[in-house]
This record gives sequence, structure tokens and C-alpha cells, in this order.
Amino acid sequence: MFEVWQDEGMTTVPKTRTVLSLESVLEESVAGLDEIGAEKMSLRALAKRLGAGVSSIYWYVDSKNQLLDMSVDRVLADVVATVDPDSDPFDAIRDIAVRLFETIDEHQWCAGRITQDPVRQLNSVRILDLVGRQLSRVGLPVDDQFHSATAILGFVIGLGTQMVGAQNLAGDAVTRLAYLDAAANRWKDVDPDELPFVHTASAVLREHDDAEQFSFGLDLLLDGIRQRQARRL
Amino acid sequence: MFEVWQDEGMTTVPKTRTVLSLESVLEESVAGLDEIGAEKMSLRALAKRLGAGVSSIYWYVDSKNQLLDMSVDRVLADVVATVDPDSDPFDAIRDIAVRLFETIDEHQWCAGRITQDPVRQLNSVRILDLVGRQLSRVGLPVDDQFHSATAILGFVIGLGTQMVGAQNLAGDAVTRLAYLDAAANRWKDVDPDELPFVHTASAVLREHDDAEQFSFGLDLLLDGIRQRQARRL
DNA sequence: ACCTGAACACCGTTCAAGT
DNA sequence: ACCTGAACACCGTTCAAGT
Repeated sequence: MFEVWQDEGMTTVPKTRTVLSLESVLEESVAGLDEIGAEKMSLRALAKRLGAGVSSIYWYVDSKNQLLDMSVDRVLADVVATVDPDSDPFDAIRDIAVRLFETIDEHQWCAGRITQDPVRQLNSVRILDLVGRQLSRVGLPVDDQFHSATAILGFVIGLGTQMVGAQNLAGDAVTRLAYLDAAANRWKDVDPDELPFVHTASAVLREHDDAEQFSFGLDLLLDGIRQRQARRL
Repeated sequence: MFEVWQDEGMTTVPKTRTVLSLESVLEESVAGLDEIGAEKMSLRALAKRLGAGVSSIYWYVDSKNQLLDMSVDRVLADVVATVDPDSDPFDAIRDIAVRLFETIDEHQWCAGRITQDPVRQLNSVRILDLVGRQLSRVGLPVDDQFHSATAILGFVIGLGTQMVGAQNLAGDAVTRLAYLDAAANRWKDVDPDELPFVHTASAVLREHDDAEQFSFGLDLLLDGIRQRQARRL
């Protein structure tokens, strides 16, 4: 067994200890996830971005799971902050939904990790509360308010996740047009006998707009809620 | 360096080579995921269940990702098979949605892995096609059919995923009551000033039924579609 | 054609040790 | 109080070798 002495070459190696903070860790975590994706984002990769050792991260965070939860929560904070209380509750709800949808599209890695846990992701619950508060103004029983709010958020998160997945299928096709083309090609070669609807729909998909699709579904829900509101008046 | 000779005890060790098949691999994969969850389901764990070596799995499957995709597809096959073409398209759609929702609840690991890719998960696209075919009978323009179908599936998958997440928060609380209690406790301690809606809603959540919540949201969507149908007649 | 074990490059996490 | 490097027990994947 030998002791190996490392020659640093230069005698004046800076060797300054990196100074971290929960803030900087989370900021770098979000940035890293955005850049290289959840799949490739390891703690070692994060440490490298921070210019720190891996184990340093554990001073601020208990586990990778917690780090991801906090990263999601950090991103959702922007949704909460941006929303302004509109005069019309339906406009306000639409506003929140759109902001959340955009956030999922922007930070795709958070799509599958949004949880309604006040401890782990308070901002997620804040969003639910914002939607619910608006619904409490339209005159529905309280359990219908709750069911409507979770329906809306379930739809937004669900469709968002599906779209993120669809985008990943295109792989390295970065541009939106290339992505749409890849998706459409995958669909149009499908057996028209077994999948008649998808086959004809693939023509629609060619000039497809995610925002439009999202908006349509959201309106279905909002109209459904309006109907229940009208029934009670 | 020594060579260690292992004494098998019994001299007649069977040492039969395990016989595998794509069928048995997928079956064991689904069973394993159901039992121990996606988090703990490694290829080594699967190999052990199969009584085979890890690398044997790679004869039938290119990667773990593909294995998971195929496992999801296998589970979705039951949804496709169960559905019967109803006379009323709305009843038929409701039927499909409920079956999909039940499947996600039963196989929680597949919640975040459902993709609309005809290559990787044909049965997922089959489900979309089934819903779309029903919608084509109600008299809407083809892009509204497509938007409605994806809205419904987005909602089902999204709300299903959210509920799976909520259940996991309760941790090892296996029974449904324990899960609800843990969730409710988490919510009722919430600041009533900052989260007024959630605070009052937590009372509703105490006697909460996932199926009811799901049904309510689905009806919002279906009613919204019916409205658009009525407008065009 | 199908299955094996060993090896590779990576993980997340822990911990005694440094500053 | 905060940061480090080394070590641990795991991963998914590859591959030459066996049957």
C-alpha cells in the first residue's frame, strides 16, 4: 500500500471552499433540469454546476427526492405570484390554468412531480386554493367547488404531461415544426382499419396547436361548471 | 489470492437453465411493479423473480425503458379488451374513461408513463381511437372530436396521477381510511388565512370518495361536449 | 437461439475529517 | 456552521463465453 502524493503543478492552487446556500442549490437545480432534463440530472452533475462536492448538497437537502420536490415548488411559486384576482371568476380561473400549463411546458421535468402536499409543495396547494376561492364565488355547494377545482388542475397537469411526453418522442427535433412532423408521421402510417379515428385525425394534427387544444378542453370544463351554476340560480 | 470452493451441500444441484419468454418477462414485470412499486423495481429484482440472470432479460428487451413501456401497454390491453361499444356514445365514453381510471388506480406505476405513441404503446392509441370513434358519432367537427378526446384522456390520466400521488403521501398507511386520515390531517393544519378554500374543503375531504370526484369531473367534460353538440343541431 | 457471470461506468447516500 | 473526499451498496448495460 502506497501513499500517492499529488503534484498540483502550480503551487498556488486557489482551493477556495465554495459557498453554497439553499437558494443557490435550488436555482442551479432548476437551471440544470431545464437544460439537460430530469433523466440526466444527477447530484454529481448538480455539484459540478455548483463547483462543489456532491455531499455538500446534503447539508441543505435530505434527499434527491426532496430536492426535486423543492425544485418543483420553486417553479410553481411563479404561477402563484403572476396570477391576479380578476373580476370575473371564470377569467381568473382560466388565467391560473394557462399560467400553470405554460409553466409545465417550460419546465417539462416537473410534469410528473406535482403533488398536492402542503408540506412538500405548498405552492401547489396555493394554486388549488386560488382556483377554489374563485369557484366559491360562482355559487356551488362546497364539495362541487372542490371537485371542480381538482378536475381543472387534473386536466391541466394531465394534458400538460401528455404533451410533454409527445414532444419527447420527437427526440432531438428541437423546433416545433420538426416535432409536429415527427408526431404526424408516426400517426399517419397507422393502420386505417384498426385505428380509423386516429388516421383521419392525423390530418388535423398536422396543423396542430397545443395551446388551442388546451383551451378547448379547459372551456369544456368551464362550460360544464357554468351549467351547474345556472341550474342552481 | 485464494480461490474459494463453494460447498453446495447437496451434490445434486439442479442447475437447469431457466427458460424465459417475452410473455413471462412482461408478466413478471407487471406483477413485480404491482407488488413493490416502480421505485424499487430493478432489473436485478426482476431477474430474481424470474429465477434468471439479469442479462437474460436483454435478450427480450432493448432497455429498461422499453420494458416499462411494454409493461404499461400490457396493462392497457385490458382496457381495450373490456370496453363494449354501447348504443349511446356518451355512455361508451364514460365506460372507457372509468376503465382507464380503474387501471391507473390498480397499477399505480403506469400513471406517469402512458404515452400516445403507436410504436411504443399501441394500446394507448387504441384507447384514444375508441374515444374518438364515439365522438365522431355525436356530430362535431373533426378537430373538436380530437380536442375532446384528448381532453378526456388528459383529465383521466391527470386526475389519476394526482390521486396516486396523494395516496403515496400516506406512506405505509395501507388501508383507505388511514390514507384519507393522513391526507386530511395534513390539510386541516393548514393556515386558514392563507389557504381559506383548502381549509374549509378539508372538511369535505374527510368523507371523500375518489370515484365520485372522478365522476364529477368527467361529467363536466361530457356536459361541455353535449353543449357543443346541441349548438350545432 | 438463448442464457450466464463478470465487468463497466455510473448512481444516491453516509460519514469521518477538515476548515 | 459548512464543506470535502472516500467509501458503500446499489444501479442499467455490455460482452465474451457457455449450452
